[in-house]
This record gives sequence, C-alpha cells and structure tokens, in this order.
Amino acid sequence: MPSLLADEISVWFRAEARDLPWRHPETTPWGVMVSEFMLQQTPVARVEPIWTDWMARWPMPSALAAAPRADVLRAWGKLGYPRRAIRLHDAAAAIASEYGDQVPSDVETLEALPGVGSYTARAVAAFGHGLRAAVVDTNVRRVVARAVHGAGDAGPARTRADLADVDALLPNSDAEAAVASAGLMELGAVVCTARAPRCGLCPVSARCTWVAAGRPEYTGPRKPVQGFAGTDRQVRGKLLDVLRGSPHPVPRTALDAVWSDAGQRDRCLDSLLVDGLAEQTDDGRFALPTGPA
DNA sequence: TACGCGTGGAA
DNA sequence: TTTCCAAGCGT
Repeated sequence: MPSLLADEISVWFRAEARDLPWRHPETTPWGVMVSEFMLQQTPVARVEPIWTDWMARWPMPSALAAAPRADVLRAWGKLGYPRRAIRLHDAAAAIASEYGDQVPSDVETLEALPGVGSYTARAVAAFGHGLRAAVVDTNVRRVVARAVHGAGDAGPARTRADLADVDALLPNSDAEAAVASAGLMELGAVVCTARAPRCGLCPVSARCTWVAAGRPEYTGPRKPVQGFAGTDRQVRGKLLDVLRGSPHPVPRTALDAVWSDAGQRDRCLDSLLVDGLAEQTDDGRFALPTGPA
C-alpha cells in the first residue's frame, strides 16, 4: 500500500539529508552496525569522530574481535554506556566466527547478536543492506504519533502496534523503503523534534493530523527523567574513567579518591567486574579487562 | 513493564 | 543553575 506521506518524506530526505559519514555509499554494513551501536542514546555530534577513528582501526568485524578488551573500551572513550562497547566487541566475534565476517541481513539473526535489539536489527537491515524493514526509534514514533495519530507526542511504547504503523507507511520495494525509513528518522531528528518542532520546514505539514488539529499539547504520561548526580551510574563512570586513563593497573586507593561513600564505591566496583568492564589483577590492583575474550 | 545503565551540550 | 535529554538494550 503506497503512502504519499512516505513518498514526500523520501523526496525531502534525498534533498536535505545531513551528510553523515556512515551514510556515504562506500560504508559497509559493518560500518552501519557500528554507527547504530554508538548512536543508541548518544547524540550524532559526539559519535562522528569516534566512529571515524573506529572504522579506520577496525574496518571489519574480525579486526575488532581480535582487539584486546581494554583497547576497545579506550577507543569507546566517553561516549557513555560502555557496556555497548563490550556487546559490540562480542557481536563482532560472533559475526567473524559464525557468519564468515559478514554482517547478517536477516532481522531475526541480527536480533540474536549481543546488544542488537529490535531497533538496531532493523536499522542494520535497512541502512546497511538496503532492505525493507520497519525502523522504530523515538524519532519515528514521534513523527507517526503526530502526522498519523494527531497526538503531540508518542507516549509509552506499543511495540507491536508501533511496528505495524510504520510498516504500513513503507513503500513496497526494498530500496524505496530504506530511503523512507531513513527519512522518517531524519525528519524526527531535525524537524519534527520533541520540544520545538519546525513545522514551517516540514515536507508533510500539509497532511499532518497534529497540525490540522491545531498542534494540541501532549497530555499523556511522561517518562520520568532519570537522575544522575549521586547514582551508581555516576560512580561507575568515575571509576571507569580512572581505569581508562591509566596505562597500568591501579591500587584500590586510587579508586577511593573518586567517591567518598565507600559502600557505594565498592558496590559499583563489583558491578564493573561483573559486567566485564574491569578486572582485578593477582596483586589486588584494578584495570580494564585484558584479552580478546 | 519498569528500571538501570554514561555523558556533556542546549535551553 | 537546573533540567532535559540523544538513532536503545537487557533483565
């Protein structure tokens, strides 16, 4: 079922898309997959330089798989959520050993890889392999909520229904659907934004049911804002920053300095060990993990 | 389903 | 200054 909405978004996208390095034609499915991991909950501007260095250093999954964990975590730098780097490392090893160093194109196969959920699997299929796959992220959910449902924002996820909504918009052909998917995301990222949508620049404002309704304010439940100051997340970040910054294992006293609450500090250090983000040496000091595995 | 998981820039 | 995030995933 052809959708004028998707067609017009595709026309707009081909003219207005940002020039992002992972969108260049020579980018491999692996490059797209790396970008999708890095972009999970992280702004484009911070991902760009890290992605560029990463792809120059590890241009295929087997190259990353062969790298020591510590190198991977240092290259990840301060992108945040460093467990993503662990999962990407593990996913690269699985692709190298089980799939001949070729990133799978099948959504179910992709979803079985570490760190690859519904969104990332479909994004790799669509943007890496040019296939028709409904890509549902926060931007797409917002665009559909407004343009199709006339709501100010998307509200809580309705996983199956969200997927069906987007699938219904996509053109039939793989190539056209992939462009439409990229366009939906781009529109949500740069025009149909959460706080100050630029409807004057929107290619589909004339068919937007939210605009037609006078842009009513969103009244549904808001997702609670995550605190950060004083959380384990902050403490883990501080501990890991010390380990990243030291070429040698550090004594426990070096970690004591980053957080005064000893109980919380110890709990966080333990959780880093459990997550594979840190290791304790035989002499009792702490460091980023060694080994490719 | 709700929650925990990093970081630093913009309003 | 404080708030609010920004292309989610795993449990």
